[in-house]
Amino acid sequence: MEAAAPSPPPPPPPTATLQFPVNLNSTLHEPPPSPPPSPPPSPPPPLPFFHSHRALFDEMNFFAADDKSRVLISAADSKLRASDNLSPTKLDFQVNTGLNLLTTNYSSDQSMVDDGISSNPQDTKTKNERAVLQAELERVNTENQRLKDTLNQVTSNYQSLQMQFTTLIQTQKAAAAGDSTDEKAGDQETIRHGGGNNGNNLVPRQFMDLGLATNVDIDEPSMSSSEGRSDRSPGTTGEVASSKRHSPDQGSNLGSNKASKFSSSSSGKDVDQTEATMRKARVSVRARSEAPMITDGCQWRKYGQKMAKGNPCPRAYYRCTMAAGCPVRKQVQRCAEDKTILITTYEGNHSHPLPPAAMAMASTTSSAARMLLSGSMSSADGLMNPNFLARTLLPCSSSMATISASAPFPTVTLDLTQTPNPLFQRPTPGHFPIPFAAGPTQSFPQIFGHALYNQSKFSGLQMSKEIEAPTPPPPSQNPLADTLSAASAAIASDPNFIAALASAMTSLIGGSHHQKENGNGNNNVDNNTTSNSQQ
DNA sequence: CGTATTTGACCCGCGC
DNA sequence: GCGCGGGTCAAATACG
Repeated sequence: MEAAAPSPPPPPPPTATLQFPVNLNSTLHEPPPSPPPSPPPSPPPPLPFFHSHRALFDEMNFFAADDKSRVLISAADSKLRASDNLSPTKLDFQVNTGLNLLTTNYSSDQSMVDDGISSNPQDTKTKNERAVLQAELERVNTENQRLKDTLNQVTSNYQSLQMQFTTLIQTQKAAAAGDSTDEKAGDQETIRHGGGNNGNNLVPRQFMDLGLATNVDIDEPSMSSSEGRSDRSPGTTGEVASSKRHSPDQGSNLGSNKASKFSSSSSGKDVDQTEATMRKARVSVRARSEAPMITDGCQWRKYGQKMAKGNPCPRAYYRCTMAAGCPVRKQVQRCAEDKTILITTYEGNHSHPLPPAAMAMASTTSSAARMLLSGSMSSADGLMNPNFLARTLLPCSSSMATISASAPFPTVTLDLTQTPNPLFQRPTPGHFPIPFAAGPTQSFPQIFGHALYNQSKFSGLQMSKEIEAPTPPPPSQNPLADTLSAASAAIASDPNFIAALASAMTSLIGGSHHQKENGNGNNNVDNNTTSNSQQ
């Protein structure tokens, strides 16, 4: 969150000039079909993942730079205009400060000016330079204006699409209400969208209900999952098996969940279904690790271990112990096909402050869950491009999103073991692969922060309802992937970058879901979700 | 002695 | 209704 100053990860501050084009491109060229959740548009098709990744930050930088540059420009401009008599020194100073940030071209001008100043007052030369500077200022101003316009346009487009989407959802919901009888089956089941995406588009109907989704934080659902069981009335579709008794502490959280759940019963089945599904939302991470479990910045206590069917490796159950009532749990299991792959599934939201590293992870997971829900909804409606989801969640990742209905609860799977090339991924039956336009594998490590950046390779992003489906990742085959991996590793090691990324993601998510949330990100989510009990 | 882990038992949902 | 599988609890055990 200190990411407040999300400057470009790379040490050398890129020139504003460079950044602008990037942003602009991404924004302007963004195809209408996939309106970015946030002003930052996705890059044009040809742009490599890395580009997209940059786009995110560029954008953030862009704004910062934009404001800054604007101020500087205006200041310099005003001075220039105000005083033709302006002393060369002052003028130079102004120019130096502002223009440096704006364009690289200025450097030369500046130097010239400086020389002139230092050497002697040559009116002619100075005037010429001034004229040049003014022209540049004009140009920059124009450019800024254009960018602003573009941004506004994109924003308005996005809002428009969002509204349409919401409307459609409402309509669909109303239509679906009729056949709600089968809600369970129907909801649980996914809606198949034959078209576009390779594979089967399976989207849980519940997700389609955006309103509900927003109401119930994804996080909440997930969190509640742990507690939800208790809440879950037998009648309802229970995903999580055990639900015996619950610790009092959890009760608080549950309280909210319950309220929503039970209230849902009164209000309607759809709501109930939706909430139930949301509760189950999970985020799993596949990463290569020899360690028994990945380090994610949180403290965990093992509370159980079981042999899962179809996997010789036992599944371990952990509970977050960083706070008394923290509902977050995770399952750790090695992949049956490749035991070097560790599958970690997170469930729930933390009800306590997290260290930066853990924050990144938590943020990512909750974000991913949220994105999954919203994204699936979109896809279900066929209104929005699934890529939008993926891009939003992991703008820099080149991966695919897989949505399946195989599981009762939605699961976002972040596969850090595969090559970035989604084409090589073999979608599990029932999964609906969504190719991502952007993003190198790198994004993952960053997203997860220290926890995962160790995991050498990550590439695929899968969004599925159930991770379980073994998706044996083929070995990397893309040379670019290696390069990217190396780069990502380097970048990921930068805590600032991670923080910035987390922040960016948070903001993006907040923007997309803000509707009912504060939009702080996972933390917020957590707070919102768990608001009842926690802070 | 306190804390963490192990492990068998129990509960629950789901499919047959 | 029964069996299976998943998930959790809690007593027993291990560890520092």
